[in-house]
Amino acid sequence: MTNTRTRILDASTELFRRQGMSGTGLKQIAEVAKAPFGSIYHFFPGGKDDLAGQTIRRAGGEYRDLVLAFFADPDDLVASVATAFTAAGQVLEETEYADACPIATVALEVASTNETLRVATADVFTDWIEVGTTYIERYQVAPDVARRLIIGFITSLEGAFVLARALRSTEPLEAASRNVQASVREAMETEPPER
Amino acid sequence: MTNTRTRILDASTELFRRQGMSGTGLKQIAEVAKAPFGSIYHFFPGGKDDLAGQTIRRAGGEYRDLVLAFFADPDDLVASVATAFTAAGQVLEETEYADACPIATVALEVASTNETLRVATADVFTDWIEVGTTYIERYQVAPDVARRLIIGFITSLEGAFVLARALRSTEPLEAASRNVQASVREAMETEPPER
DNA sequence: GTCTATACACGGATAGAC
DNA sequence: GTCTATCCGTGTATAGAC
Repeated sequence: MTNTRTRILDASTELFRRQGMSGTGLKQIAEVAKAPFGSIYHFFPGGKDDLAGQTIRRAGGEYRDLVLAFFADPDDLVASVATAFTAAGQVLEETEYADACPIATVALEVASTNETLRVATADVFTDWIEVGTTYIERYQVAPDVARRLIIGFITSLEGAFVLARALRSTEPLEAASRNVQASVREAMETEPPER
Repeated sequence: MTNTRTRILDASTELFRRQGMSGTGLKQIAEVAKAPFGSIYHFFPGGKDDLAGQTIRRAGGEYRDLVLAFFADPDDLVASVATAFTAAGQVLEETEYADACPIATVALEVASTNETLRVATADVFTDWIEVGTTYIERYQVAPDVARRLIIGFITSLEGAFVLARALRSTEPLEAASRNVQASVREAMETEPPER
């Protein structure tokens, strides 16, 4: 049995991912975590926002490792992209379209309502972009192009999750995958004119 | 002064877009709408879910018209895409990154928690895709390619909104725009091999 | 059709026994 | 450090006067 603090974070991560933050009560988190209600305030004295901030940062870090693992060996970037999207689709199908990005729902909820939590989500995305850029550079891509490609990859994945979860279909993931692949191919050949 | 029912829907649309559905109370909606609380149940007897369903469908229809207007004259598809993303970025900057897609936050919130509302969001996205496909076809694109391109466009836009709102930057919109443009260019030349 | 008052459950938060 | 009881505000929903 893991410790109480970890179980609470596991529970909040899962519930935030499926229901969002304002749709999830602290009592429900305690219940799912099999932890006494008071433990939440013992480990997270700042209450719900405190817990949410740590949930965002921890889940964000783990999800980054999960996704960027597909770019581990710098062989064929187009193939890496395709594999990443296919894997994401498989997870969605296996979890009845519940397990997509763990912070996207919360990110949209807090973007205009809670500045400290908005910054927490921004820090996560910034981290993904910065670390992701170094990964893409290893495929022999210039830094600014690598940055643009990883941002395009993340945005495509996030957007595809929105449509896929609503439609209960992996078709958006396939279309998004194609977009990113095309962008990579184009960048690999020669940079197209600025628009 | 518009009628009460319309003001209520206007208020719920704006609040859902910025705070999500579970983060918005009916009392707050009545307040913003300058409507008596009881009017909500007068016009939406099914309560919050009733109001949410109608909010999703109305806002979804309006936003479709707003976005697809950029594909009105079938000239240069790449240019149309670029203009659409640029315009979306301007709206974000003008509204302090609040006015993005009016249904995305709600879509993620209800995807795994409320089946009837999930279907409402799915109906909206399906409508965007179907109508959008007919728009893209007018650029001399085969139906299946047109469908893939409009899905790729919508997913890129939605994903870029997630990152842009969190980061308070339009950089994700630019990267997403490039992805879609590359995909369009590639489709216009000759179809690349299946992946 | 407009508006107020209120019932009842659930939300976050806290106190304090053990 | 664990766990329960409880406070108080807010949330949804309803009743009913006007």
